[in-house]
Amino acid sequence: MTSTRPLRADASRNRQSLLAAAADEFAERGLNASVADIARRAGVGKGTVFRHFPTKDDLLAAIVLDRIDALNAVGERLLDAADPGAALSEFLTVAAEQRQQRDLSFLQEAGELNAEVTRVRAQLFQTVHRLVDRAREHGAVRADITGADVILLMCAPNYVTSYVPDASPDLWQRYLAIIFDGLRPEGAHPLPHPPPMSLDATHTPD
Amino acid sequence: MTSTRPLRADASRNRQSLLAAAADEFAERGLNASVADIARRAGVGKGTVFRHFPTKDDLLAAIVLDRIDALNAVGERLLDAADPGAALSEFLTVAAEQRQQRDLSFLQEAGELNAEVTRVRAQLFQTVHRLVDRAREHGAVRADITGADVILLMCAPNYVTSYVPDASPDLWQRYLAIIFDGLRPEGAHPLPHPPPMSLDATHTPD
DNA sequence: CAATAAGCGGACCGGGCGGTCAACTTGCTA
DNA sequence: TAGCAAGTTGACCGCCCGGTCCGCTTATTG
Repeated sequence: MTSTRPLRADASRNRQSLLAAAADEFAERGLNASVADIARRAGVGKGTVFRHFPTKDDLLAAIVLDRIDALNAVGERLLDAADPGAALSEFLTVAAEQRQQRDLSFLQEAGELNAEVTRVRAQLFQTVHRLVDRAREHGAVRADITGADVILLMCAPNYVTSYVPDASPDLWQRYLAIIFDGLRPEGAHPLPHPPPMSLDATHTPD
Repeated sequence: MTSTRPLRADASRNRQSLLAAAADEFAERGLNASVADIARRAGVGKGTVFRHFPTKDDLLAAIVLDRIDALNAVGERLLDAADPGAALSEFLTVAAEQRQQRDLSFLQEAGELNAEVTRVRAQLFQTVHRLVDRAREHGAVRADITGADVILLMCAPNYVTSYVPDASPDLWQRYLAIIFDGLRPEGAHPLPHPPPMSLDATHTPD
């Protein structure tokens, strides 16, 4: 299947420009970024976009896939770190930094994009679960916190700062710190509601 | 000015249906809800929508205005509460409940809508500032937290739970509790970044 | 009840969008 | 270097959306 004959030189160049241009355009204008603008920004014709990505959603999926993969790599590396608490903290920091330079938060709004995306996303969730489990066992986060909690809270710092008009690009650090303090065992109050189940099996019939 | 001759009976009825229908439609489909759909839902013609609200944005502004006013009323009432910490907590609870039943979070994305909205929003921000100041003086929240911090974090619980597919409608309580724990003095770690300036003078030249 | 202005509705317009296609250009290979 | 498949392009299509407009309906009022 998918007997991938290697891409022609100019074609693969165009594909790269396209991905870069699309990532920028989406980051600046959200889901409403138009395919025509992306094409212009990449310096190609609109038809070329659709040759590489049959649908606007497929283009989005390709970008998201890269992003998730990169973050997952970081997470897996941190699984071997000496201090599990610091590891979790660094993971969240890297995640926030990544989102800061190019905000693709709306990606979540885009519902399910692609089987590949769901797969790789489930992988990332697994990694986070492991990071959190280790941190919990080590006493770095409170006992009643789950991986799902961290997955959900992960994006909050960027979300929150996105409403500050001329925010310092590092403002997210402040809110990550506050939220992380909320995850710590010291001074924790009992939680009024159980955590959601694991987020993996979620979305899309198949 | 605006010598408002009283609205005709049917007209004011339509205006109400319109506001309700629009609030629902916006909550379900976000900013992309179409005026035609709103009109259909309200049982009126599209032209009627534009008679009452010259622009789609004006309609949105009217809804947002109601919402903010209601929340502000709650906040002001809580300024006299005996326990400032509990008052702040309750304010955040009411705010989250309000957003839970009809999520108008995107309202923020809508940038500035209206001079009236900015005015009333600034009022709400003032109220929050006062609530936070009282709570801080009372030792219910840590010393390095400002009103702006709380305003920004206020919406996070709803935001966060919106990504859980079949979430319990009360799941936000869990994340509000976690974040609130992060705001408490006990076990607080120093914050790596100063707070943003007050959010009031923000947006729109005038 | 008649006169009138306020309100209503939906066909219509212009614009922007995602996606298609057929004519054209270009990198690869023998 | 010749031939061709792979790749490119922008005009074009159908659709949907916000907003306009004008002929019609109806609440109000004396």
